Amino acid sequence: MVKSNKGRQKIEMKKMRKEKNLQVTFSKRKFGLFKKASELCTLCGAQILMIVFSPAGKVFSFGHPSVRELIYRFQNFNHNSLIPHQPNNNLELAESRPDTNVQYLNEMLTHMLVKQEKAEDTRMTLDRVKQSREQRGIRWYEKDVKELDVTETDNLIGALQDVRKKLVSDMSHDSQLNVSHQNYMGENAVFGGGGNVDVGGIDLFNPIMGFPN
Amino acid sequence: MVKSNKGRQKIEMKKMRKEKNLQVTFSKRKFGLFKKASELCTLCGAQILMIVFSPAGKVFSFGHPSVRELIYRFQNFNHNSLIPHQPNNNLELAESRPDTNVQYLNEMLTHMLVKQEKAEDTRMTLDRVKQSREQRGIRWYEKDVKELDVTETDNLIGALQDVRKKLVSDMSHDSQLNVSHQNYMGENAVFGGGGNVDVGGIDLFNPIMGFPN
DNA sequence: GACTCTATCTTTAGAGG
DNA sequence: CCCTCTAAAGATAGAGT
Repeated sequence: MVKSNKGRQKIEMKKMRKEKNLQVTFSKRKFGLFKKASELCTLCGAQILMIVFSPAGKVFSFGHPSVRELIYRFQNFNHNSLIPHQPNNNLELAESRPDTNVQYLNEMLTHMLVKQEKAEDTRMTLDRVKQSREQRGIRWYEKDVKELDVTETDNLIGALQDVRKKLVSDMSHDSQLNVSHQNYMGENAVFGGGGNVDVGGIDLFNPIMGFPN
Repeated sequence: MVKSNKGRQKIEMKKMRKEKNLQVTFSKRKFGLFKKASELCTLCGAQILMIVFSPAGKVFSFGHPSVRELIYRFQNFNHNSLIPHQPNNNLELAESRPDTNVQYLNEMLTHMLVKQEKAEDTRMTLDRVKQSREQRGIRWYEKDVKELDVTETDNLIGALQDVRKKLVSDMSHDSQLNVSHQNYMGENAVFGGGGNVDVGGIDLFNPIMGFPN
């Protein structure tokens, strides 16, 4: 009962030494980070995707709004009026410099979108195939990746992360939130030896037995 | 010189009304969010990808570490030991519930990775093609998307976002940071009518004329 | 827009349960 | 792992420059 705390102490901005403290800090700060992201979405109407890999190998995701809405945004771009990519890795000087890769980004963006339009007529057929696959338990589209190259691999990774986020977003539509403004969090543990658990998708808020951690 | 501020005032957690305040708050909080993410990476060794769409249509990205490293992580997964996806949209109850989509996620993950391995032998040929394209100014891989379906579209969007982030990550390797710990921010304006600017990729920290905003 | 200021609000380090 | 408590550290709303 000795409540004579010294209160919050300043810490050095480097990797924490004590494993215990690191875990606790990770949890606390990840929560804080998601909360901040959530607030930014609510206050300013921002749209945010975030994937966080814990040092232990778990994956946590945050996404607002749904991927579907982001697609809509991309599809309605004026493909020729994109302005430059401005990467930056400096907090002090952030956010006002262009990048040589802009041309390439624009080209790829345009290419993808144009191709996408051309693919419109084949989509219904593919939807039938997809539906069939789903009946067999293979829900997501199985792309032929024989022609995969290294950069494409990058993109697949992005796609994967996106699917993770999408799952989270989709769940958002199914239940109400307890906090005053919306938030859009998710977790996906990737490492570890746990087996798969299928709970039937009904009661997402009941803890499941035999679940790691 | 009247420094009789009332200091920070509490604000309602809903979309801000005054456009001016919203813009300022967005900038301030986005900076704070990236800083928090940066600190989480440094303190806890976390890995974070983040894309922020501003209400005005700009895109800002944060990424640590490079996509390349994330690929390495994915490629070294034990494909059969994935534990369930745990999406959550509730801050209070976050992070301990499974999800019915786990089976599908695992299947897709495995599928992609297996296919990727099979594609290994064709990769060198494709790299030549890619190299040729790059000489023509088409840097990124141009995937045949005739067989695109809706879900795949989602994935492409993810890929796109990933590429954005990748650009940022790659830049991180090229220059040193001014802050005590690493951070990995980027910006990419997507809307707006500005023209493309190619600065030759040398001096990223000099402001460019004729640049929107 | 970007930067400064500062009172106040919010987050969180550390300890304990 | 979860939680609470506390005081200090950190973030930021609002106003001015």
